[in-house]
Amino acid sequence: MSSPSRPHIYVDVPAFPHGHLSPYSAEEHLKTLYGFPSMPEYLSRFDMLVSEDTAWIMRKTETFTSMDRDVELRQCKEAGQDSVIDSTAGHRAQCVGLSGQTDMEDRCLEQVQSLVLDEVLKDIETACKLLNITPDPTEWSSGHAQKWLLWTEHLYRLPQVGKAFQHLSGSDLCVMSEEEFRQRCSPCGDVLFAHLDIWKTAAWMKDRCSPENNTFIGAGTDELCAEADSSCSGQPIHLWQFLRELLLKPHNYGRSIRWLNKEKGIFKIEDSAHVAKLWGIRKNRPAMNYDKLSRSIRQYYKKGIIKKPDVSQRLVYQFVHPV
DNA sequence: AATGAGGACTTAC
DNA sequence: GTAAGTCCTCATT
Repeated sequence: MSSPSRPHIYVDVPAFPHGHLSPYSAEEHLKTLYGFPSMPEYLSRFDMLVSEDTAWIMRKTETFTSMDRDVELRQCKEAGQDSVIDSTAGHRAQCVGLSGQTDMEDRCLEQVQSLVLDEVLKDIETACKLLNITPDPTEWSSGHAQKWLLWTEHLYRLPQVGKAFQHLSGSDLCVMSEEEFRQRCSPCGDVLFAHLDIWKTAAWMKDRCSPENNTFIGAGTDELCAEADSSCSGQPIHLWQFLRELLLKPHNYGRSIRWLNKEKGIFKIEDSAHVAKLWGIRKNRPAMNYDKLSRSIRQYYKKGIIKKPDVSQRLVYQFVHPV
């Protein structure tokens, strides 16, 4: 169970598992998270889709942020919600007296939540492809767990602490409390815990959506399950595929590599050392660097997969066959 | 000092 | 055999 000292935004996924609270931490905590995907960050992806709802839920989450978790949970219970969507329940508790609008607002909230969950699952799916691991952390070997730790600490530019968790399997990590994470790694244990919490939750969702017990799945969840279910099968990946996957997720990897012209397939490696490090983690090559990675890219010239753009620029390459 | 082009050899699958 | 990884030289930015 999470420590109450970490405030949470209740953007959670419908009915959280084993008492999990939303993995999304509150604003003040986010300041220390170096790119940890915040609720506003996820929401900003839906601005075009649901701008009004987004504006509304943004205000709501700000309110929740400032609320004490225990108070909110108490309010939930008083409002007669127990195994509930926390934020909705909290919202209900807050909106006593506004019952006329509540149902509609709840639907908006659930809609946005489901979009957020969708994004989370897509992010995990991508990470699985990039890392060559399964979505369910409990299935990870110590090697997989180590890979995930390394990846996470590089991606979010955390202090390097992988060694603190050496020889632990995924299930070992999953049974550890936030406090144990902190003890093993004082600077960022709670951040790692929060990230793992997202994965645990997603895996739990997937399990919950399995065909045998799909009776109480609400509408809209089906596609989310499909997302979670889609195989993150671990096959050898080519460097150019790896780069493409990174480019598909500007939100997560845009600081390292981004499109200059997506239509023409022109991209720029913004942080060569970082991209090389990520590639090295994927391939289990700790000594990988940009020198070697770029040599591999150059091999693509002859194969007609990647070339230098017509106007050659440093760290800029072009896919010969943009999709 | 970092990046870029390629040769030559090795390694992993 | 293929796709990279490693190492290296020399050129360019």
